[in-house]
Amino acid sequence: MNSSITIAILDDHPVVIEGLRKILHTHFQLKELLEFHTGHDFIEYVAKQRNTIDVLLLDITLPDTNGVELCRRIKLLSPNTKVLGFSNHNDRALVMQLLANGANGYLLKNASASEIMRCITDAMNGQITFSEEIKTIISKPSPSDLRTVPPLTKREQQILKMIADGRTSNEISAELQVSPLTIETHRRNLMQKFDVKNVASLIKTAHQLKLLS
Amino acid sequence: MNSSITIAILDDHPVVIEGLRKILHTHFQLKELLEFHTGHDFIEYVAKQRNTIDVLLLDITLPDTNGVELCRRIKLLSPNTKVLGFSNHNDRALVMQLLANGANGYLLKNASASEIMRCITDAMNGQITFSEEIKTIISKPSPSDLRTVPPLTKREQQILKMIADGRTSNEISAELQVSPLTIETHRRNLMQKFDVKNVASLIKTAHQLKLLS
DNA sequence: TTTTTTCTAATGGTTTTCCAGTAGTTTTAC
DNA sequence: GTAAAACTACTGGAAAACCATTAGAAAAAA
Repeated sequence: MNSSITIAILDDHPVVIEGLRKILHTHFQLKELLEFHTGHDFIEYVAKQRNTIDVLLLDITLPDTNGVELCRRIKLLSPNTKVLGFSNHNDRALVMQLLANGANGYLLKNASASEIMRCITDAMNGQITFSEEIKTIISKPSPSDLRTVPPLTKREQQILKMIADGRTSNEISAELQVSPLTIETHRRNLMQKFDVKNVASLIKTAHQLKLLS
Repeated sequence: MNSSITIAILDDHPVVIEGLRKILHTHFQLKELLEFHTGHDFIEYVAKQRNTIDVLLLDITLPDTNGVELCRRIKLLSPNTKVLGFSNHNDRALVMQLLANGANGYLLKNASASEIMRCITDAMNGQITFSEEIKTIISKPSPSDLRTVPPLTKREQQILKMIADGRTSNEISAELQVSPLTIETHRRNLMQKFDVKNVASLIKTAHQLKLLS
């Protein structure tokens, strides 16, 4: 199918690595299949051996690094390496961010073997490529996409957590020894920052942005 | 190591299944290795073939079902099957919920091959078992853990999502073509089931139990 | 030290949620 | 075909959230 290529996997899940190894070996003629478990390991390797890897399957949630930032650094060091995000998050904003940082595509971990093969081939041909489920997600533009994560003050973070715990403004004000009106103001400021119109979506959004446990 | 056993995998990630297959086949003497991709498929099978599966590796986030509720139903149908949660979520509450609903243990997907083997062996021996990372998480106790997951009706799930999207009862009622009062009732029933007293904690709890995206 | 940000607080009103209980109709399960 | 569950809808009232705007004091950053 292809001339011999070099693929790298960066993932901290032994099961996933094992599964990918099987799939890649049976469907591609591999020159080499490299495995890394931490962002640090990979950066170290690629800093020495630049542009030797054709395709990288990059897990986004790694123990030591944030995948988006990692992607940016990888592309700086080794621009010819095609980087494919490979993760469970079907979050439009995340995909966009990754692309903005140089990624060549994005696959969900529930992708089938044939999808994985197709994406790798696409990437080798210089295309930006996605697994099926991601295609549908990114095709419908959502308004609240380019919303940067609003920086919250400490007080706001504190109150956000208390709201999420189901406490009312009055209860919170009693606990923090301030006026209920103050809490109301914080609450409204929070909703403004997140561009939502009630607590329900406030809590949901905060959760999605990993601001709550 | 063991006498011949039957293991089932319920997961919608081809890569994970492939990886598990490899690991399990090389380390266990398997009578059979069954694979399922949806909760529905598995329930259908286990309703006919009860207690024939020794160990089930159960992914918690499946396309069609919520894993905790699924676990409960599986244990009702086939109590001798050891159910091991197998997921990415290192959330204490989720693990507790799963145990409260009959699970025999919980593994993170980043578990090593040896950890997976140990957990399966433990479970076969009747022990409750966890992968290393989970052990540390569950060792620090937190209150309000052992609530059983309330089974939600389809309508309730639908309305829960709409509430989380920030829609008011009036907006929801308009969209679903029912009386606002009906939505209020659903809303109250939801809060009762989750034992919370306002939407903020409703959404938070639902999120923790993986009932929302 | 000056400027900016954060935290605090208020007015005054509208909308929505929250609470408790009841009950008819429709759908699902045995 | 009957029983159970789910969905629907109501009354009526209290509590809380939501809206828009302004502004002084404290803390942090320039």
